[in-house]
Amino acid sequence: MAQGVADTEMIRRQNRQLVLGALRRHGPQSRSQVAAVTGLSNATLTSIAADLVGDGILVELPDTTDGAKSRGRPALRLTHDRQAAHAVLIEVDVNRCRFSLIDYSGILVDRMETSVGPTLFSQTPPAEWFIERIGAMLTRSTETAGPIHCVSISVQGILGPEASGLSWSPIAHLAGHDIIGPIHRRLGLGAQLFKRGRLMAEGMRWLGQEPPGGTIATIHIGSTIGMGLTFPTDRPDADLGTEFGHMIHVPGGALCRCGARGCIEAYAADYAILRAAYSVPEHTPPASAVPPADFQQIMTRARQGDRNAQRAFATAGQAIGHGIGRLISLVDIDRIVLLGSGTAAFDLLEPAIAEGAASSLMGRMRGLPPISRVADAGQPIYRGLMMKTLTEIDRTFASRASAPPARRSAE
Amino acid sequence: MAQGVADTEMIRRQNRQLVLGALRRHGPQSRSQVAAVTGLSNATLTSIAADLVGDGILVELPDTTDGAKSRGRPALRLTHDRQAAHAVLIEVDVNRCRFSLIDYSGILVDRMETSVGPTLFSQTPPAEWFIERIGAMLTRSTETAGPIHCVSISVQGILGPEASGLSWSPIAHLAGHDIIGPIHRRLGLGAQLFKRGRLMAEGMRWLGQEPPGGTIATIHIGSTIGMGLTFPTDRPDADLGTEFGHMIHVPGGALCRCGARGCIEAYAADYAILRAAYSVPEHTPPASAVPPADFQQIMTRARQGDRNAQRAFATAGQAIGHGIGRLISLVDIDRIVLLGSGTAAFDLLEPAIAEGAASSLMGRMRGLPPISRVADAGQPIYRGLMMKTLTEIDRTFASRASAPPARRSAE
DNA sequence: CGGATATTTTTCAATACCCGAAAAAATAAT
DNA sequence: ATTATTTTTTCGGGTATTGAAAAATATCCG
Repeated sequence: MAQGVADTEMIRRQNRQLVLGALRRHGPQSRSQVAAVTGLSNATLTSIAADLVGDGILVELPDTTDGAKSRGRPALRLTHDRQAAHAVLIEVDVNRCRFSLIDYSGILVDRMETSVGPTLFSQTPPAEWFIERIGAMLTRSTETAGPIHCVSISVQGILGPEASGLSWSPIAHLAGHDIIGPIHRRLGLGAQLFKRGRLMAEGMRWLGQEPPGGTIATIHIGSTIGMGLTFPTDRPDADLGTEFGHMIHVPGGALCRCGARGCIEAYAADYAILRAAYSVPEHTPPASAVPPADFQQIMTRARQGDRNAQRAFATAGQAIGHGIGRLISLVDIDRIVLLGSGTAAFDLLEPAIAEGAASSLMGRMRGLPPISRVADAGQPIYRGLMMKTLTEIDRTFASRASAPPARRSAE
Repeated sequence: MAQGVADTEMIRRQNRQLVLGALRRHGPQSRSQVAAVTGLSNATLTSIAADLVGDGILVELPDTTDGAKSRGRPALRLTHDRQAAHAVLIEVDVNRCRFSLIDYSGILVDRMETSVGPTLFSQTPPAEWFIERIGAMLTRSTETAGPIHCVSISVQGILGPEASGLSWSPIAHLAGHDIIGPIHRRLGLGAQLFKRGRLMAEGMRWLGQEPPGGTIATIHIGSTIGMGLTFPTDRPDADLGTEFGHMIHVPGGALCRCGARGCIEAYAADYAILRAAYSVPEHTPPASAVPPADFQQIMTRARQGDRNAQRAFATAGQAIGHGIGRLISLVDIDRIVLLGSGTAAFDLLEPAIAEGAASSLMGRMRGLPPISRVADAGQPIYRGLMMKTLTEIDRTFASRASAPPARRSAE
């Protein structure tokens, strides 16, 4: 309840953010349009826009091109000033790492991609390696890029205290190092770790035309199992949807890559399905990576009637279904989005998912939330990382007290 | 992000609520004290307090008794005007129902308690029965009570659409009826259903001296298993911590009162422990109620070394432990509070709880959150219901535009 | 008993913000 | 060139918060 004192400054901050948010969601717009979308008055928009342009946060687009010429004073569309800030996005994955340099409007300025071996981070501490690559990228695109505002890193695993590193990660040797600290000290940049699952969920909000209402669970099925939640209203989300894939499905059950037994992942990740399909004992250490072709083959076999393969998918589906059942026993979910390579096998998984989810009281009473699928998992992750970063910058800019408009010294 | 337009009215609303909240939390205080606690200036407090007193929401306490006489102008303590509003609180339980009439300061004005038989709500629809009892209570305490503001009802089960009724409940025949609608139509009162588990959690925040920070999970162990969450910052909480007790522990496992198989409750509720201790097959329909003496006896036997009894508690502890493990895989929990009759057996449950929780990755990496116990579950529920209701009324009053202070018509 | 001291409240002037309405600006249509 | 139309700005009014000063109201102490 104790939100803190509200004063006139907070009004402006909130309304500035409203304006920046409207432009993020609906693209460049005239002052009138923004006023209509946000509910602010035109007068207020004149004032806020003047501030934001004066502060170098927004610019007026020179082209009046919003299609057909209409009567009346032409609308001057506002948009984010690309030079106002830049950010480095880092997506760390099990086998590759991608660095993206974006400007304040979200346009990609530069990109570097490297494969990540299992020994990389045991030789070089991750922060050092990141710093070096960031440095390389910044020097090579020094002309285009203005000031760098922050570094955002997509990771998998369990965040450590202060979210300055990871206490566990499926990415070899990534855990156990302070990542944020060195970047902050050596580069003087703010940095933040984001859990991949949550970014997927965030990304889904932005990939639809309009962020849909309701609470959405985004579940990634692939070489790992991840989950993220988005809520209809933005909320401090540092504490939700953390490790769905490593929720215990069967106590003492199949061996997971994380070392625990009976995780959902140990039944539903690609390696688990492969293991089950070939009747390898479930306590066998998981394969480190599953070639897509192998997974494809299992799917084909299952569809052709191979019982072992079918059973493997059914088991995976049950694990996911029970996981969903447990999830909806704790959180009211309105919609589920599945993504990742495993969604290619949705037809094989679905019956068991439905059955598993329906076995719990909540599943029976409320029913399984509608499930939709998205093929490419990479896009939501990048989009989520980008939008989280940009809206965070927006928030910073919204709070920044606008410099007084340098009144003429006359009089 | 789109919070809505902020204007000067919102400032006042928020600050009014800040003031009302400070008085709720820290009791009657002088304007200066409230200013210090909230961070508002004294000048603002003069203004806001004048409004609230003028609106009949706050009153100045006549007694200046805050202990030792001190120098200076005596502090006039503000407090909620008891007559500003009243509310009816209803706590429905499996075997009893309690009606409480409270005033705006939270003082109990009247109370009625009735036992609830298993056939009651099959004969009279719950809303009708509530309306009748509410009417009876209001007529009998007509003099003391001012206007009734709302009716708040504590229930167990799964809320239906619009939260106007229950789609499932352990209380016989309570589910399937519209409860809110009739109360609203017939009594002209706003009414709201609250899940008991969530009220417990809310109540715990108010029973400590200071609402402690962090995310707290409150787990009730008794004839049912319930859970609620409270977060460091207030948030729209209609979607969290819903049916922990009916999360599936073992697929296809022990028969639960809800009809499903393998719920946590089917292993950890009193009936489940009894069933297990007497080696009754776990698919046997649960006893409808467990006399406290019987449960006591099982505990005694377990402590004396009875293997069956010990195993029953160990199984219960495992179920709870795995439930906690699954919970912390989805939500970052800082503290766990256990309450209910089952906490008397904490010594018997604890090892298995710890073991169960530690079997998941998150449990191993983050460790089991510290667990504290509270003996009486009734108190947190009542307190939670009361405070939820009163703060809701506060919110209403905070928004209510204060009538202009009736300036003298002179001049 | 009266002045000094201390503490709480109120008053006052300054500042910031939003909004509606009117005015200004800028263009197409006639 | 004039009119119609649409966007943007300007202006006056209303409300909030705040710090500082003033007022109010006690106790303390010689």
